[in-house]
Amino acid sequence: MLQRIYGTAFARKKDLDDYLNMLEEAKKRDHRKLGPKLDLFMIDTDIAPGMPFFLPKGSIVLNELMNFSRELHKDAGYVEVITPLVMNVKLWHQSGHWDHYKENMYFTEKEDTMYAIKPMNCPGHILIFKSKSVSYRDLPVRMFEFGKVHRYERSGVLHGLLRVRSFTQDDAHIFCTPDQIEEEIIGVIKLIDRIYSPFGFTYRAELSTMPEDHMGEEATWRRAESALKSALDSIGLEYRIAEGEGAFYGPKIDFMIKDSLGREWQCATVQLDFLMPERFDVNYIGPDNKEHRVVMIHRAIYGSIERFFGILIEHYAGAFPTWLAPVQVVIIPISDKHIEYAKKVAKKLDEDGIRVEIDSRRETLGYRIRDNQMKKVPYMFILGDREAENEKVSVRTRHGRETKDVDLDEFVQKIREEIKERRRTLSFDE
RNA sequence: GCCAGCGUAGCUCAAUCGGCAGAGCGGCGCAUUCGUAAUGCGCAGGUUGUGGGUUCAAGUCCCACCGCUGGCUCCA
Repeated sequence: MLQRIYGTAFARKKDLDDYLNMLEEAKKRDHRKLGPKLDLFMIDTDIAPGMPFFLPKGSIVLNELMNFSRELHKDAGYVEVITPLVMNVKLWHQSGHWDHYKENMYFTEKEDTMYAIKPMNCPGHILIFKSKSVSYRDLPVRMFEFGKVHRYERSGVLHGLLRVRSFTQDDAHIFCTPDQIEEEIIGVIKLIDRIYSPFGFTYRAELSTMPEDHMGEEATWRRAESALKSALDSIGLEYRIAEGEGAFYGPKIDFMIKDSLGREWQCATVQLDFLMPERFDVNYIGPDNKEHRVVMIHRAIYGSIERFFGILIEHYAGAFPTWLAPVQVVIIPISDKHIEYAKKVAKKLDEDGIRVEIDSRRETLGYRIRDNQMKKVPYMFILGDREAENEKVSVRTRHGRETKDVDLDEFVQKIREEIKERRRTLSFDE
């Protein structure tokens, strides 16, 4: 009989202290605690373990993340599609998921036909690509989807939003010629950098090469690997090589982002895929009027928007920058007689596209300030006689910084700029 | 899935050896109309995760299942 004993050891006392501090800080930021507390999401472990419900406030954050991503994808020449969640199981026989991934899939049956709930978006995108013949002039095709996928993850691996059974990938497949691989990879890496930049993460890349158990010619692999390498080199991005860690269908680059506590998370991934084009016979018509096999690049940038959201909650400790904050301004009228002025101010903010709420609960001023501060609302307006008379607002940031007698138009102008530029700091904090 | 621990009110937790399920916060009601981080009083809230077993008696002991936490393995 063997007994397993766990331990953690440190070379220096200071390392231990740092580690304990990190654990303490991580606990305070735990998205599983903050999420329900800030009304962002909930998980009903009895009804749908591993499948989060997003509450109205959390849905605002997710939609902001998606809008931001859409904007940049459109810029980068992607087209957006939507594919079915439930598709005939024969599609998954053809893709090979039945053989390699069955244990992780959900199935449903209707009138003697078996359907699978999609665990990945690739086969759906391939069906769209193949629905008409494609000329070499049309390549590359960059097909993008916020694809909701379901994977039966083994019990014991679930973890809040960071490891779930139902999630949404910001997934895209680039169909291109072998000659276009390098340029497309460079495009993806640049897009990753643009999408990550407002969040203030640092990140690093890892290139995974041909594994023992691989599919296809070694020469093709080496060519693909060198395309990935020269893409990384030409961008000047630092990367490690994980020898033999690639998927069996192609080499890949993974991106690890580092959060505010120095913890690393794998989010973005870029994978070359030689297998799917074979299995689905995916071709384009070349200048020679003959069919040629396409190359597929599979890539996701947030990875899973649920996971990315969870990481952001911890990264910001729930205090989202204004562009992501579910409520951007809370107006606190000092007493009932100031509600009218509060409504007038709220209307103006609302018309300017600012997410605003009025907190006119019959509670003391101190209570309402404290409550909204703990909800991490970026800005509070305290409105009493003084403000109503001069048609001004008193601004208090969630860090406690007060600015009295602010002109409303001036506030709107500043905050709109802050939102538009997706700044991480509050305009009235200094 | 594996190893270990845990599951009591919406949340955080209490309940001695197996002997009447309790508190704070939150919620609701009433009073308070207030100038920058918690006003006071009152009320409601429970099939103790689910199912079975032992016992005069189970939140507490035993078994199974579900779920959660930490780790392993796997992954976005």
